[in-house]
Amino acid sequence: MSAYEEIFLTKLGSFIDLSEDDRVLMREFVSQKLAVGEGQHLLSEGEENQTVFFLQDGWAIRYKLLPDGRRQVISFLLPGDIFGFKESLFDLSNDSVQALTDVVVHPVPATQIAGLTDGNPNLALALAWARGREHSILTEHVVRLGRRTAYERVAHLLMELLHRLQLVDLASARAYPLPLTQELLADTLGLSIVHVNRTMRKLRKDGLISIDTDKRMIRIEDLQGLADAGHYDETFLDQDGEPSADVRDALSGDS
Amino acid sequence: MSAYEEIFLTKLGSFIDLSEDDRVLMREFVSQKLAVGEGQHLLSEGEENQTVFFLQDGWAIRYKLLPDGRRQVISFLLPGDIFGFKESLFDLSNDSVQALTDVVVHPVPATQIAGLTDGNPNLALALAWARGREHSILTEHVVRLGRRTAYERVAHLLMELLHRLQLVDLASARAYPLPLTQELLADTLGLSIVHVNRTMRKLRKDGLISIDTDKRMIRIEDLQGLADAGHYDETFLDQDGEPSADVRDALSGDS
DNA sequence: CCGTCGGCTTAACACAGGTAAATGCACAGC
DNA sequence: GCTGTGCATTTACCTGTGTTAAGCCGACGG
Repeated sequence: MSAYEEIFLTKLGSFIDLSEDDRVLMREFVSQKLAVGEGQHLLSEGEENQTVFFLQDGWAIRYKLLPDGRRQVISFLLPGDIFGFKESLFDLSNDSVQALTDVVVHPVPATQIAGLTDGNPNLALALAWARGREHSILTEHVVRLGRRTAYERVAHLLMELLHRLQLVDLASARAYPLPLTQELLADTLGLSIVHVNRTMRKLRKDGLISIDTDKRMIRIEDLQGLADAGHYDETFLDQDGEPSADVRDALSGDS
Repeated sequence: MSAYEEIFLTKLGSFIDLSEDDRVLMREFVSQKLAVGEGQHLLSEGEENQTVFFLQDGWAIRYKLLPDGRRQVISFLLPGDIFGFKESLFDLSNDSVQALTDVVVHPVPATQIAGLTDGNPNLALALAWARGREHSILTEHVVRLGRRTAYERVAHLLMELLHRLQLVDLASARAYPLPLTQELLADTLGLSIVHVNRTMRKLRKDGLISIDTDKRMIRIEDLQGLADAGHYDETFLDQDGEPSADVRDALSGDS
C-alpha cells in the first residue's frame, strides 16, 4: 500500500499499462518480505534454490569465484530486479548472490510462480520481460568485457547504472548513489583495483563525472561525453513499447 | 523420422526421460525446416523477430558490433541449441545471429509456442532448460572474459565446446570439428588474432591439443591438462538430473 | 598457369593494464 | 587517545597482450 511496495510496479509501469486490478494482484504476489543485511548471501554457489526473489530495496551482486580466488561480478541487482529465476527450475545455481547494502526482498516460492501467472497475463509478461532484460544486460556486459578499453568500460557501466536506476526513480537526471568500492568495480569490469582508480581519476579530470565527498554519490557532469566515451547505446535497455497483440495472446494461453 | 530429426531430442533425452509420445509431439513441433547458407544471417540487429529457432545442423554465432567495427561474439550456437527466444517476446533483438557453416534450423512462430507448451509439459521443460543452460553458458563467458588469462580463456572455451558437442554426439571422447577461424576465436575471447595464434601454438607445444592438418578438426591430447589450464569446471553445464516433482507440477500448470 | 585472397604464422616493437608497496584518511572498538 | 581495519590513492616498475608488418600456403577464378 505504501509507496514502498511499488518499486517493481514502478518499473513495470514504465513498460506496460497496468490496470488497478493488475496492481492489486501483483501486490499480493509480493506480500512476503525478507530483510537481508549488508554482506549476507541470498543464494550461494551449489545451493539448491526454489525461490524467486523480487528485489525491493538495496543493491546486490551475482558473482562467481575461480578456484584461486579471483572474483567476477556477473551482474548488479538493483531495486525492481527479479532474480533466482533460472535456478528456480533446476537444481544448482552455480553462482552466488550477495547483498552489497542492507536489502529487502520479496521471496516467492518457485512452485507458485506458474499458478500465479496463469490468472494474470500481465504478471507473466512482467516475468518474461525481466528475463529478456537480464539477458540484454548480460549481453552488453560480455561486449564490455571483451571489446572495450578500461576507460570505455567504466564509462559504459556508469551510464548503464544511471539508466537502470532512473527507471525506478532512484537516480536524478545526472546523479545517483553508488555503494560500490573500487574493488567491486574492478571485479565487475575485469580490471585491477589500481587501474580502476587511475581510470576514474581520468574520468574526473576529463570533467565527465564527479564523486561526492561523502563517497556514496556519483554525479555525471557530462552526460553526452560519458555516453560517447563508453560507446554507450541506450537502446539495449529500452525494450519498452507494447508487445504485439499476438504475443499477449500467446502469453495468456489462448492459442 | 530419420536420425536427422532428433538432434534436440538427443540433447533433451540426456536430461529427462522422454516417452515415445513426447518424442512424437516434439517431432511435430519442429516439422518446419529451413536451410541457411554459410555466412548468412538468421537474425539481424534491430530486426523484429517473432520466431524461435531450433538449430538442427551446423554452427552459428550470436554477436554484436561496436560502432567502430570491433566485434564481440556473445555465444556459439551448436546443433540442438534453441535461439531467438528472448527476442521473440519483445520487439528488438539488439544482436545478430550468423551462420558459420551451412545450417539447418526449425523455425517456430513465437505466437505458437505458448499453445504448444500447454499440452506438453516436457516441451515446456525443454524450453525452460534451454534458457537456463544458455544463461549458465553466458555467465561462464563473462567470467572467462573478465577474469581469465588468454591461455586460460582458450583452454576453457575448447573444453566447453567439447562437452557441448559431446552432448549431441558430435564429438568423440577427445576430438571434434572446429569450423572457426582464429579471427572468430579472437572476437569470442576478447583477444587479438595474433595473440590467439600465439596462445594456440603454446597449447600445442604444451601437448594439450593438436589440430588436424585439414584444419577443421581439433583433438584434445590431454583432457585433464586442458581442463586444469582453463580452470574448467564442467558442472556449469551439467544441469541434468530430474527436476523436483514440485517443479514439474508447476510447469504443467497444476498449482 | 598465374594472380589474388583468406587465413595462419612469425617477428619486432609499443603500450594498456597488472603488481607491489607505501601513505593517508575515516571510522570503530577499547 | 590509541590502535586496527578498510578503502582510496599514488608511485615505480613489469608483463601480457595489442599493433604493425611481412611472409607463407592453399584454394579459387579467369
